[in-house]
Amino acid sequence: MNEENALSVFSVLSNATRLRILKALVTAGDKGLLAGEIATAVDATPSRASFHLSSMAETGLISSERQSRQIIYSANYERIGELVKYLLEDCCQNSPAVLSCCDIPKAK
Amino acid sequence: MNEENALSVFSVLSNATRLRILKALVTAGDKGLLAGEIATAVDATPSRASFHLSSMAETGLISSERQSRQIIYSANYERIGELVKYLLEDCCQNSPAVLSCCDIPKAK
DNA sequence: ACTATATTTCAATTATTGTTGAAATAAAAG
DNA sequence: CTTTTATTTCAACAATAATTGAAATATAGT
Repeated sequence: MNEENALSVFSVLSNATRLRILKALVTAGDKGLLAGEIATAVDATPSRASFHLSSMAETGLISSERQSRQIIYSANYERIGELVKYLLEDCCQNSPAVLSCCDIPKAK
Repeated sequence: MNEENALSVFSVLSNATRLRILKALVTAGDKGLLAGEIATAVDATPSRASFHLSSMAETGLISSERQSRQIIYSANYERIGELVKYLLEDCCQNSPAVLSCCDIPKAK
């Protein structure tokens, strides 16, 4: 992940609707959730949810697959991991101060 | 860190100038950097740097201390750590898939 | 007090994002 | 081939955020 990617992922995560969508999808696990279920879960209109879902998909944070009339979205765990890695390594150069604050064992 | 805090930290990190300021401050370490040095480092006007610095300070990501005529800013490692923790635990419920993607050993 | 330096604040402007509801698209069923 | 359901797209508008440069504040030196 480069700086440009990280900026757009941070931007995606800086909106309450989108952050909640991500949480809902992570909670749902690999089976994912339908677009309509997501809209209901985060209390958004279908068009608003769709708008946010597409920006999330654009950054690689989630992906989608059509299943007949519906669309299943699911979280991309790797992408979230990459963001954490970017934060720890690129932004913070594995600063021990940061690592200890987030309960990450120092063995790398 | 709660959702509201996380949203504002993500928002702070979603701007290139601010992300670079954070990197510069983390790189500078505990001694920090003067406001003017930061502006130069990230190629911003003093007023633009000051504007961004204050939103960063508001979210707790950095802190400042006046030293005679100048102001020294430094990164708050703990706050960054809290954000990573929020991402891993609250957003991702310590999903092993996420942890393995960011090279974090599984021992918790 | 006066001047110089470092930084912040403010108001005006511009740019970017988010919301809404209506129309469009896609797929399935009658 | 018309209707129904699920979702997306679009255009208009509203809300937020960023940039600029000038003025204000704070501190130190003369």
